[in-house]
Amino acid sequence: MQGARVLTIGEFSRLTHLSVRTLRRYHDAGLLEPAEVDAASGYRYYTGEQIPTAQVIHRLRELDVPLADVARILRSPDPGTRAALVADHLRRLESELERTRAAVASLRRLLRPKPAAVDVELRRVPATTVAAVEDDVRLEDVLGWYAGAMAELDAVVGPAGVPGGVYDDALFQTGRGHVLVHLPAGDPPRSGRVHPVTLPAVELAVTTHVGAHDDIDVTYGELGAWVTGHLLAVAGPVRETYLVGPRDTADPAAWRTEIGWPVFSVTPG
Amino acid sequence: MQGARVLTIGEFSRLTHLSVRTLRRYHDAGLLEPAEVDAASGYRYYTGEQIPTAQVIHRLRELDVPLADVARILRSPDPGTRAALVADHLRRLESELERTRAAVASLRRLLRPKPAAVDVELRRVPATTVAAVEDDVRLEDVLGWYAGAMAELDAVVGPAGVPGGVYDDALFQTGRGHVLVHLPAGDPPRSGRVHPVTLPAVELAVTTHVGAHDDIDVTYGELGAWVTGHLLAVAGPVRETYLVGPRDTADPAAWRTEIGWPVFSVTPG
DNA sequence: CTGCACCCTCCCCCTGGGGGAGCGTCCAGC
DNA sequence: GCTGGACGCTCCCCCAGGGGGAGGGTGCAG
Repeated sequence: MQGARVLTIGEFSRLTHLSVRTLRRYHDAGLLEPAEVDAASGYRYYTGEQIPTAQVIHRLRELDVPLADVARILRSPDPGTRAALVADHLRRLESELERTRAAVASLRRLLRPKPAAVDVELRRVPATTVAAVEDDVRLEDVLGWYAGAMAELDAVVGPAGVPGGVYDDALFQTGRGHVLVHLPAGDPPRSGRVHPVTLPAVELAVTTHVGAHDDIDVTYGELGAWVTGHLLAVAGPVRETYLVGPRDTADPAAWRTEIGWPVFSVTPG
Repeated sequence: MQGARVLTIGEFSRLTHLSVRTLRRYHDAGLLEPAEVDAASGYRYYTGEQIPTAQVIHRLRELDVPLADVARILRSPDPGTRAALVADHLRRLESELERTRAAVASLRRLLRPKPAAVDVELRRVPATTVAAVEDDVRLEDVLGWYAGAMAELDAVVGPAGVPGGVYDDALFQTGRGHVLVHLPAGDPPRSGRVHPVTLPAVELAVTTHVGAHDDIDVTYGELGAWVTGHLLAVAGPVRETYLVGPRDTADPAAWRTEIGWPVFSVTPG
């Protein structure tokens, strides 16, 4: 390749099917430096050898890899590291696909005319002392945190009894909030993260969500509609009780989750 | 529901797991009008009956349905229309998923070290008169347009001979460009959109792309690199010849597409 | 040497959100 | 009846990753 010709940005654009604008942006982002930049005119010049790099960037962008991540992938010289970074993103795509599937299923259920009316019960619950693990958790970490906390509870208390959770509203508002999981225990021990907690007495509006938690917010909504329709207001973090959960069966369709929202009466007018 | 309680935006937010900000945005976008807006204070008030609507919006947004489309879906009163619009979007998701799959496959090929060197041939081609259909087409419409044009060509000329296409660069730059498909014909007829076209004599840098067209741009890139490496420049729209295509076999892996780029010599210095 | 295609930078626009400032409102407790 | 604090309002700037277009400089062929 003696004296391989340099290409203007327009030629390079035609050869890579990336727009001129986009090439300039990739230059600014440090993704794809032109082989040469004329100091006087600012003209960018590329070479044919840069085409494969442009192709890789193109593909990664088609997969919605953020520019910063693309840069990281391109900069890692070791093909192993590179492959690992790509595999990382593919895993992310996979889980996104899973969420999409769940949303589609849930949407179908939502659009089915007349979803079965919710069955809500008003229940006065006394203060209870339980063995608990609690923490401030980010919404996306809840599932992992729950698994770890529940495993620790199981280990300390024993896997008997129906587990429950208490979830701060802020979790769904700001994406971060206080979370507590608990198991009933006659004399709650104190070990590691496990410690006794007394849940206050409350009046709960209770309903049961059947199935996986993908669309549990729909049941939340129905419960909320019932509550406000009965001139009640919500006060305090929601309580969930896992009547049938992953510890009982691997089939999510069989799960039964009791949702209890602390309420108090609102006098109209 | 005598006197169902109205909810402040904060309460409604907690009940729907949509952020207060987002609810305000949906109001501005006309997606979810509060049941009542206090004229003096500007306070938004919602009712429990609006919760299901909020849920549907939530699900649609999880599926990346644009707000405008969500509005259209919500506004269509007929459940049939509504379902059709949703199905439309699900189809879009499906094709997007397909593109993602293709991009992943292509990326794997790209990252495999040492892709086989391209086999490029420089070929002088005389002017040829063919039966053609041509039009200005948008990039996303090319496949459909191609199918229709080729069917018309087949009907008029007969399905003999190797089909080809000529694609304006602008197609890949601005997403819209001039496209021409052709079949060889001794005495090209004129019928419907079919008419004779004389392709000018050119010197072509030719290579063959094997497989589906998902990553044909990679072959384009390799061809481009070869061209510039040989002190040539690209001049004019690319020509494709479908040696083995969908008319010949349903297996995309067996497709063979000849890519020819008109070139001219560039004297260095 | 002139015209024109090409290139440059800079600014604003789009999508759907988040963070935060600065200020008004509502209601419970005193 | 007053007051504090939680909550509401609007408005502006920020993010990604582009696109459109203005206004002006360059390079090359006829």
